[in-house]
Amino acid sequence: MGRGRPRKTDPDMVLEEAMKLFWKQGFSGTSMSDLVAATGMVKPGLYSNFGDKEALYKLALERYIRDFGAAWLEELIHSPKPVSVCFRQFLEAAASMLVDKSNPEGCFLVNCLTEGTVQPAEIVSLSQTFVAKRRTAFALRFERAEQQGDLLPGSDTEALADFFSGQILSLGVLCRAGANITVLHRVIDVAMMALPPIPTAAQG
Amino acid sequence: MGRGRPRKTDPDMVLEEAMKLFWKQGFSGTSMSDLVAATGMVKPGLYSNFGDKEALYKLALERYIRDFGAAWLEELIHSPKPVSVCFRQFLEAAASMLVDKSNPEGCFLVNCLTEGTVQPAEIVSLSQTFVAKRRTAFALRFERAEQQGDLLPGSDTEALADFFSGQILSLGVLCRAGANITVLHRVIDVAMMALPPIPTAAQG
DNA sequence: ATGATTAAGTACCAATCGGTATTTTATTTG
DNA sequence: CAAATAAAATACCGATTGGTACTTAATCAT
Repeated sequence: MGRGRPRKTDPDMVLEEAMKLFWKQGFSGTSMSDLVAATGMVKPGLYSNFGDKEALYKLALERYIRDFGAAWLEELIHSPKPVSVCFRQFLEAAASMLVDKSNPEGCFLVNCLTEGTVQPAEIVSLSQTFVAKRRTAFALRFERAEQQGDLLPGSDTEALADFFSGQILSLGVLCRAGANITVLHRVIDVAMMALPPIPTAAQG
Repeated sequence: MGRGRPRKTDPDMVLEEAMKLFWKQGFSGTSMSDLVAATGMVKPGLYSNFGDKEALYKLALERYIRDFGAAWLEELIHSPKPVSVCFRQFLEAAASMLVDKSNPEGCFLVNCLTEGTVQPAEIVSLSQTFVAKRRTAFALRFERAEQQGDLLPGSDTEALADFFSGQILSLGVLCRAGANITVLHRVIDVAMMALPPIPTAAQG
């Protein structure tokens, strides 16, 4: 296939490893030398394949959002299940991913949001944009639920969207605070009180 | 008073400024030169007054916990007000602090938890310890409420403690995600559904 | 005034930072 | 086999990192 010297390392694997390292250590906490050691790709290789450190970080975050965020969102939006079931499953899927030992602890997106003014501004706005997009998707789902009689009458769909947006972010922090899956499940149980069952047609 | 050359800068003020810079930029994102520029204290002065960078960071975090965490906790624990009022006030006090423009955006504690494995291990455990202590205080408060008939019978006090522990952490992340005080208030409104009003003596 | 004391200020250290120019090595094509 | 190609590998760049030795300046006690 390719004409020159064959690659020692697959760039896709390199990006995967880079993502995990940034996820674990943050932007300013991860040096190019760290990335060389973790990926097995030599430094000029990283630059020729991905650009500079900032570009690589951005690619890593985009990959994270694609792999761990966007897919579930599609399902939540279009699922015919009751809205309370949808959100419970959404939160529980997030929880089990966050404590999965094959990934770094916590949520890369949360880390990006909290790392501070040092990291590239584009990263912060990329993170904020995704959080906002997810929140909007939540709001649309709640509006649909309201129209379908799947939500307690008088519910504030915007407030619910904000709440669940915060709820999923909180799981990522709790995880780094030392919470295990049991704790996360308890948190989700309480959070679901925000979506109480619909009273059926008046009784007695 | 002191015998030698008078200080140019009050070490307490220096620590205050250092805290705000670490709060804004994180540990690995803040260099000693940044600290010199922000505090006005010359570099050898920082070392002789506070020790190395790690020691200064630890002092900054302890100060943050003392000033922005521990005091409110005492009040929540001993307040005679209804438990739902206590927690609403607690969350709202946190929210207004988090968006206060005279402080860096977000929560220093959350930032410490999410910065990653690069920062000193002692900092992570210090943060985790405080979060655990706060959670325990919440649990005790809920137990007291239960004994006083101030909580819905059958409530899981441990789960409620975990939930509110996560809730206050989520405010810090939401803040960095771009949420304003209005959004935070909406989140709190929904979160308070976890503490529904106690039904008074059976009617009809 | 003269030491003693204490902090400010300057200059510097080796190590590491992000980033690049250049050379070497392995492959495909002719 | 030789030219062309493309990636690996080495070596290096100036700047910045955390940290320190040393000098200068300003105060108090004698």
